[in-house]
Amino acid sequence: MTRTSGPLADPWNRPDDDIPFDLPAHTPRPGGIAARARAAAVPGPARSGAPYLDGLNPEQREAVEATEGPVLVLAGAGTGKTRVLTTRIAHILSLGLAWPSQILAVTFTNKAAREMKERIGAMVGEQVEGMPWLGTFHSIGVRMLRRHAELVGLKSGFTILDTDDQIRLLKQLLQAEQIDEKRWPARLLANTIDGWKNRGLTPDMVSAGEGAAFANGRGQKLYADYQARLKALNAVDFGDLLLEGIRLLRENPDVLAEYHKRFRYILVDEYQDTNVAQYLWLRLLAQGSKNVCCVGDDDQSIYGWRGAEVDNILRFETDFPGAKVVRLERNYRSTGHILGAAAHLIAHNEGRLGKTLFSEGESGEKVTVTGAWDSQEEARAIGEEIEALQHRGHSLAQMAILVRASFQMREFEDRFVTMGLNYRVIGGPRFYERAEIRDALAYLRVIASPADDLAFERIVNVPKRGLGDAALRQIHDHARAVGVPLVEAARQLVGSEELKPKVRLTLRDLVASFDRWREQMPNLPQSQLAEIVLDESGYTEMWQKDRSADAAGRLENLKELVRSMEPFENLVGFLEHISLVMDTEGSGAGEAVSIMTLHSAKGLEFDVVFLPGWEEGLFPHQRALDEQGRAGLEEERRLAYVGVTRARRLAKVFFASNRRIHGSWQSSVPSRFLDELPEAHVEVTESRGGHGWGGATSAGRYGYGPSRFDEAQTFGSTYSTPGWQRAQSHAQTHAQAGGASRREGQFGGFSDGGSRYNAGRGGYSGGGRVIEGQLVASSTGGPSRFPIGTRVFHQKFGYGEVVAAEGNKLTVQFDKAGEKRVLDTYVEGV
DNA sequence: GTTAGTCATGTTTTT
DNA sequence: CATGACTAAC
Repeated sequence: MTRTSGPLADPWNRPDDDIPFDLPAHTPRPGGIAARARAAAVPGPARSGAPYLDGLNPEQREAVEATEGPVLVLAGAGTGKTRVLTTRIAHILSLGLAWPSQILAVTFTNKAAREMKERIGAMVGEQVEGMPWLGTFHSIGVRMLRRHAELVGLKSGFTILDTDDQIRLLKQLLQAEQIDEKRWPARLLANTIDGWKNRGLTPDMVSAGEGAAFANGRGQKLYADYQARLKALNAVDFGDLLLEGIRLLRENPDVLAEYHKRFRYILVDEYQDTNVAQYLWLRLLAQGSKNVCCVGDDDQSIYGWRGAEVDNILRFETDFPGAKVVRLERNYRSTGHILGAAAHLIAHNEGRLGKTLFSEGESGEKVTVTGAWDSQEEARAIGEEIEALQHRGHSLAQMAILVRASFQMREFEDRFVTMGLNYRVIGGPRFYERAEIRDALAYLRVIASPADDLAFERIVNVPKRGLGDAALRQIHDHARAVGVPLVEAARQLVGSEELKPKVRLTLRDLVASFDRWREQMPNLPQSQLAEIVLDESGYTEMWQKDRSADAAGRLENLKELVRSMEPFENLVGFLEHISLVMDTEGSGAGEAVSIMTLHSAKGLEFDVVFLPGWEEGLFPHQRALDEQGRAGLEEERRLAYVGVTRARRLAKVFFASNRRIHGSWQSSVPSRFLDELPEAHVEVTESRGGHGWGGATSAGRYGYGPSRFDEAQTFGSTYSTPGWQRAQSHAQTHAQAGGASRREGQFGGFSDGGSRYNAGRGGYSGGGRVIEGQLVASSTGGPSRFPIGTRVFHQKFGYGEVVAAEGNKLTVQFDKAGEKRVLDTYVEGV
């Protein structure tokens, strides 16, 4: 895995950077002061000689030039939102209105921060390096907290727990409280607490009713206990980065005043994604200069489940009196048909500020809707379209498949591997979340901060060294009795007679090893230290001995981890970096189709976008509907809108009539969103091979007229015949009796009369109709790199032996995964 | 304490 | 179906 941006280039990686608080970090540009005076006097249109302003449309320019006072930029999809943000910063800098270090620019994701930095750099050059306050809410939160840690009861070297640590900690608390973990899972508690934190609630602020929601009224106490434990561990979780930041600013007026003085301009990207805590934090800071500019699109708010409040953006004008609102509605990305389809779709939402996107480009091709018999056929159809487009000269890199849920990805991966189509999964399992990486990091954490109990616990017995529950409990008890961290407790126990001889010996070795590694820390580059640690601890060996299919991949990941440590100044710096930047920009190498979730596609664009899985229950997702009701539906619709608007030239929607969920086949109904696409911009096409969608909907689907997707002739399939439909209604009664429950009237009150979706729900679930994928790979000729009998390794399937080769396509008998056909570029010889 | 079974269980999105 | 949690035997 290659990282796209060298961490060295990123000032965020310097945990102890000490940019003077009161002085600009660099010398002023000549003319800066004069420009400043001029700007103060003449706030009107910028003078010529500002090349970065050229090419902005009037609205964009207005947003850029309205530097003073609160500004809300409502930027529809593809209207140049990022451009406005970055140009605005360049503008402020170029007028000398502020030093780079006086601008606070917050984004939501690391990727967005990186991108913004790059683009600003392209405009203003190295001045961007003087912008330490450009980053995500979280990274900026850490930066502030590190400075003033003691004011909120932390020590500056506090550790940041990720979800995994968080849950393990909560598990301990639940056990201590003797709460049944089956009934009240730690995960649920973690979510609950996160929810509170997202809303800016400290334990004492949680209302009695809400606090009672978990474990018969013990939620609030658990939350308080949890916070106490965090403090004791000198640790914070993600939510605390903001919550403690708010507390810091509220309780320390002098600190707040300092930041007010510092931040002359505040810019916020993706404002629609902010939660209450972020809003409060922002508002505190913005009270100083009042020059706050928020950019967002209420139609692209898709993180409500994570606490984002669309209300923040809807309420902006009341929150920041005198705010100027600029609408960007001129779309530069998509064709007319795509835009028209998206606009009509999103118009079904009620709670929105309302924007009308328009473009001056050509109308292009209509959005297509294609039905497939099942998800495999859907994958095959998309694969074929991709190949066809490729032959017509489209680049794979300009195509993307955007799915609702990550389980959908597998079907495509399987299919593409068989086809020999290059693909890239974006945002899949995170590098730093893999067990082996977390284990390795735990070792390093213990070395860097011996008080990191969670890390210690994680690896005391990994690899297995005979220090099991019993031994750990002893260490725990001792630690609690004496009031020291686990490692220290272990050290003391080793000196005593309390442990069993065998245990004592092993533990002594372990403690000694940690001491030794810690001594080496200052003398060795951290990557070398990591290698030594992994080696001497037996961790590497553990995986080398492991014969399971993914062991080799894990070792490879460990190597990659060591490699990725190199650019950092020291171990602490590296650990700091990874606790926040948990993303891995995929290996950008090579032409490949991107596969990703709709969520991770936000902010991206592609020539061609495939949108599979538009079925009721999947998209809109049943859970969103069940748990959030209409708000959930609207968020799902926004997600659909985000999906469609990612496309520049072609948007292709798919749905399957049958999908495998939890291993068994279930029939599905086309998504209501399909009916919400306007006919004028949409073309219904037939899936190749004639296995059209089976018409699981039909009579009875009337809400505002028959569904367009009832038209038999568009599919020319036998499944629309009266006979089939009768069979359908039979099957349906069956399905409902069989417990395929879908609550009646759950959309009651929804103006579209969603109940019609219940009517046509087909119940056909015979598993026999699986259409097996035919292997129609076209050989590229030439002798294979891997003769028959060669042992090979494949990232996904593990080790295996080549049993047949045909051009670049191999048939491999994998040790674990069985026989698969793969492209030779996906395997390596061993 | 470890391991290899079985069993059940749960499945969205993620800074 | 796949992963994880728990149980029973080494």
